[in-house]
Amino acid sequence: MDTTQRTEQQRSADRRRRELLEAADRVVLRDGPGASMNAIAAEAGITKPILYRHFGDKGGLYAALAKRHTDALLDSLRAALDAPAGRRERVEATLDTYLAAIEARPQVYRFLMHPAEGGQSGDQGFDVGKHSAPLLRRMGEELAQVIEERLDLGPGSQQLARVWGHGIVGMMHAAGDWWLGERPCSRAELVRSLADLLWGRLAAAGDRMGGPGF
Amino acid sequence: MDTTQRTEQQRSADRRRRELLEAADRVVLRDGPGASMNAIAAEAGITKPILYRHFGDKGGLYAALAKRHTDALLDSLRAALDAPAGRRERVEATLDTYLAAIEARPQVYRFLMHPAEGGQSGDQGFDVGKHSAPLLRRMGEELAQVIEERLDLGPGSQQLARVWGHGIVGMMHAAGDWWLGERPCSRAELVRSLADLLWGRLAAAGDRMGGPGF
DNA sequence: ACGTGCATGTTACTTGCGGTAACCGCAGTC
DNA sequence: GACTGCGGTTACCGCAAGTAACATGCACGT
Repeated sequence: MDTTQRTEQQRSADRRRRELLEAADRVVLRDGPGASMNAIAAEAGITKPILYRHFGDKGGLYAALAKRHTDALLDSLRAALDAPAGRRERVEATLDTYLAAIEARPQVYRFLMHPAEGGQSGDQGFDVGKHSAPLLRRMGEELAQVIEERLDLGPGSQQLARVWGHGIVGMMHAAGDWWLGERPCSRAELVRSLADLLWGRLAAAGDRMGGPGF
Repeated sequence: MDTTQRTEQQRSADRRRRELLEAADRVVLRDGPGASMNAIAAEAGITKPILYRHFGDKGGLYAALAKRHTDALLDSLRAALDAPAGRRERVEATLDTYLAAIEARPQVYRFLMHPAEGGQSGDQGFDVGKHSAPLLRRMGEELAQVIEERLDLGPGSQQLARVWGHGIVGMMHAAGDWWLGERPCSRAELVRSLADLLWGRLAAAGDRMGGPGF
């Protein structure tokens, strides 16, 4: 009785929460990050305090919102990363999956990469680390795990894998961000260029003038 | 007369501007980004409207502030990049210079990486590209230029160099950000790991289990 | 049947920010 | 001595985050 009651209410609350999140999604995707709580509440057909009851503060709402998209993106990345294929193919597939995602829905991308939005309240003490978007951190950690369990890197492999995980993710992110803004080439070309970089072409390339002494 | 007067006033204005910038610097380094204009004005011993007269709006002030630090960092990076040494040494020196800088003054780093702060006004139309911090873009472009004029990359070298420039900068940034937050290893180890990544160790590493078929 | 919780929703407020308008006082000039 | 330009101020506007206090409806115990 008591339990069924509780679950019933919980269910209703969860449904409501999901509805609110979808409304928030629509607004954020339309108005960009920095959409006001009032606007979101209006889109959901209610008023501000309800949002605050459900999500605590704006950060909470945004975190919940980001989690949905982040989880979805990470799922597709995992699929590409785990495909039964050679290493180079898997790397290219993963890069392409990420780039296709940010290309298809740039507003979502922009929202996810935003560190903390306004952040004027509660930002005290400015945690100097962890300034990056949570998405980047999570992608880095997941990639690190895959690298470490798939590759034989000798001693210190765990630390190396983590450095590489975050490094590669950062490379992908920065290149993707730049590419999305300037569109200097096709997605396939970008994927190929990045894979080439990871495959050591930087070290293998010849000097343009004189010997390596200069 | 008129000109000397003008220059006199200009000089005074420039000196004032520099003083204001230094005060702003102190506040931002103390309170983190999101420091209020009121606080900055108070630190400078004046009031808000003067700041607005000098810098237009908060974005202007922050841009001026960021430019100083960005220029300084880019100068030292250029020095490391242009040192008379082998390619690997130059890469390691550059990585180390960047990491040393963010390690020495993490607050400056955090400030510089902040895309647009509040950005609630004038952020309309959300430019989907160019979301990155200007510092990252500038570093990427500079590195691209160095790569392109130093390395022989065959056809399409310019585009390849730009992709690599932004990609490498992103790698450095993300790894540095993560490292700064968790401090999982020494700076030298991090530099070495990243250089190894760029030198193709990812491609060269052996599989951990079974053949490449799985 | 009837009050009692309790979740849901509202209006109306406070605080603090970015940004601006309008006013002050003091140099120098004619 | 009135006039103008410049550094400076107070006092305000608009707006967004967040909160307090009040209303409403629906299931329950007795």
